[in-house]
Amino acid sequence: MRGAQGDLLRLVAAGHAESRAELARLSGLAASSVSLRVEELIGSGLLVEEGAGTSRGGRRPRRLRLSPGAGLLAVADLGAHHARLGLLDLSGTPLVVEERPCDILAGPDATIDWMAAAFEDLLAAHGPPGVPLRGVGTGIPGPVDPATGRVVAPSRMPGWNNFPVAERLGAHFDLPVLVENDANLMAAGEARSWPKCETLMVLKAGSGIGCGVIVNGALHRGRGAAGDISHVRVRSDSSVTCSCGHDDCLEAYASGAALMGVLNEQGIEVRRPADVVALVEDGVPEATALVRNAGRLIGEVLTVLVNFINPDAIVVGGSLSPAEPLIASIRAAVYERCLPLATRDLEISTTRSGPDAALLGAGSLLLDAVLA
Amino acid sequence: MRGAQGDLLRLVAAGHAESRAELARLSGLAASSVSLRVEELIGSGLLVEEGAGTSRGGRRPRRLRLSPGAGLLAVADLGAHHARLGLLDLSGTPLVVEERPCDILAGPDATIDWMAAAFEDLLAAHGPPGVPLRGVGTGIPGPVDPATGRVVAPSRMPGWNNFPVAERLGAHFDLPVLVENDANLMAAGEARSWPKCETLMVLKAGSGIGCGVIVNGALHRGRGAAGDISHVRVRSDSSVTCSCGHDDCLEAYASGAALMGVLNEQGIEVRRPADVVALVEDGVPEATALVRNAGRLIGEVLTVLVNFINPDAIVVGGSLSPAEPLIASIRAAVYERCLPLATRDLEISTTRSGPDAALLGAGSLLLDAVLA
DNA sequence: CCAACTTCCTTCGAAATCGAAGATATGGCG
DNA sequence: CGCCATATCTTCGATTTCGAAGGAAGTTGG
Repeated sequence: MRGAQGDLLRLVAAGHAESRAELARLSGLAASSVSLRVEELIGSGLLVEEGAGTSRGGRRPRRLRLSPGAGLLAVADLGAHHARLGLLDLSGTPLVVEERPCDILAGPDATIDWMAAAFEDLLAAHGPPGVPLRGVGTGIPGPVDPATGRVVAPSRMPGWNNFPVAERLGAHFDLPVLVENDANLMAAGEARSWPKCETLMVLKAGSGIGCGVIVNGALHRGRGAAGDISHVRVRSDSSVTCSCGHDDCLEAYASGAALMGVLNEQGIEVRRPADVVALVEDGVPEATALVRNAGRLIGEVLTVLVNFINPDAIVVGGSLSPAEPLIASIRAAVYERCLPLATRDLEISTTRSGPDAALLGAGSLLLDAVLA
Repeated sequence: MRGAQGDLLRLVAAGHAESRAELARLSGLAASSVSLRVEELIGSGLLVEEGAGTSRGGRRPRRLRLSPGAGLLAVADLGAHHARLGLLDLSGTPLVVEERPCDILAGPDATIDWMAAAFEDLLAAHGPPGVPLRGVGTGIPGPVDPATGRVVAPSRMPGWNNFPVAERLGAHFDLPVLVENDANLMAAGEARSWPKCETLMVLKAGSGIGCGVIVNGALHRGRGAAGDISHVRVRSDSSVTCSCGHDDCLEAYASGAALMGVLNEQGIEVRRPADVVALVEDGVPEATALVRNAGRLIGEVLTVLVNFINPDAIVVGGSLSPAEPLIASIRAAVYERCLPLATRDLEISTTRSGPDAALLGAGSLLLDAVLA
């Protein structure tokens, strides 16, 4: 969608504006121009007028919404052993979300073909007839070069290095394609739930440890590896060598995989991070102590970053995040050691967007590409 | 300056554009509109046309510059015992820079009055007649709330806490006023010398340790304390309590003040960070070892931040920065421990803007306020 | 030196945008 | 209930911006 119309549509789709007056305020356009463009958008079936909003002391605004028929986005969040897949409308509301088993070890070709088939599947089953697919996107559990959409030096995805995921996915769908690191997508999704926060750190605590950063309301990508905290050296008595070749990386002590390793060695069988959470909830002391220690280590790393970035909030998500002691000890470490100025209004809490955060983030970022 | 004219003027003043064609490319306006506005700006005496630029394969551009008579900015960089003061034209070129002794311990009222008098002084001595002062700005060696221009919880400025510096300075000059942390100003100044870098970390190694961050080309302020690295806990054998109340802060080991303390205890008399640099250059082993250790500690902290932010460059400035072993050991630590993806194209080097970086940064930031 | 191409800048009618004024709708208050 | 204050949205003439076309000035390569 070109020019001013696209800007207006984006503001409505992103949930920033719900009326012509709000559009005028946020877009910087004159109210008269907004009315003209909105009329056109309604005429072409992309926007619909839907009832009246709440008054702010004067005439009530006529509420604008994206037409359900404006288009669909197909999004995925690829994990090591399973993928979440979903269809969203252009305003980012999920029509359907499913989790399906999927093995990225099968290699990029097979996985992407599988994903394309799954998207077609979802569309056939849940896509309203006549509503066009407008974009596809996926999260990847490894670094992605933002410029090219290639996977770069992933640590646990053999065969994927330098693979042009975006290009390959684009071969199935002649549409805007988004490929992004999973923690970054999660951050983008979470950002929509924290509208007052300009700067946000979103921690993904699952079998790995990832982090996405929102600076000034926008995802910060750096060279594609921004947000990495898993290979920071932590203060520790013992010495463990990480897969990256260095000693005492955070990941080797505090990731879900590390915790599971220790528990399994102790004869307590766990297969997924969620199992660890369950053990903690059952009050198994070994699990609780481990999680608490993981939180402390993560918190100490965050300490440095909080002083440096001064985020408005730290959001903890990922499959390990329901474990209460994790976030409690993260909080303790951060509040104890950071500068008062940095923690004064700092909120540290669990995800507001839930398990679909990454899918919502993919929708949010895709929207910009679709309405560019 | 209002609207499109302001945008164009800003692009020229900031050095981003030198011709109508470049203005058109960067501003997004049509070439014809640019020509119209530029003609107006030349008519009102703000821009001047000055010779021809270099060809890019076709007709040579007619070079545009800000008129020397467009206005002046008065800027200062306040240190503990002395201040640098300068007059800049609107494009940020210094007309004059002076360093004068000045004691911030005299309190905010006296210091700001002194600064205002010094500005008047400089104007009388070096200001071309008829050229108006358009803005004033200063750097402060402590945290500044970006919204209010107040000093917030400074560690070494007794009597300044919560003092409304911007307001007080504005009482002397009825003009746009900028008050900002000194390391942040340094970062803003350095950013102009690294035009290809979107993300930049600028370290100020002087008697204290400060850092400014440029993300996406713009200074990242956070809540006003962003960029702080001085109170990060470092890995150390001994245990030193910092003024902030915590143990083993980076500042307590690696700041110029800390180094001077150790040297003086060893009977080697030093009074300023520059003395330490001189000792290192003279090959005094105690000084070299200390500086090398400081660089290692700083580098280890930067390691975490580099993985997280993925900067394009790390710039080291401040009065300690000429000491070769400092930057050498910072480099060693960062390259050894960071992810390859993060260091692949990372440049680590000393300041390009020199000792006036903060003044130039003040000019750069002030420009936005003046042409708003 | 000339032709072909590139880039820079201007001209001028078409289109988009603005902004002041007014029409419309609502809540609050005496 | 009626009036005022406030906010939303539209109308319409004035202004700004666009963009296609063309002229001006250089470079490149035979």
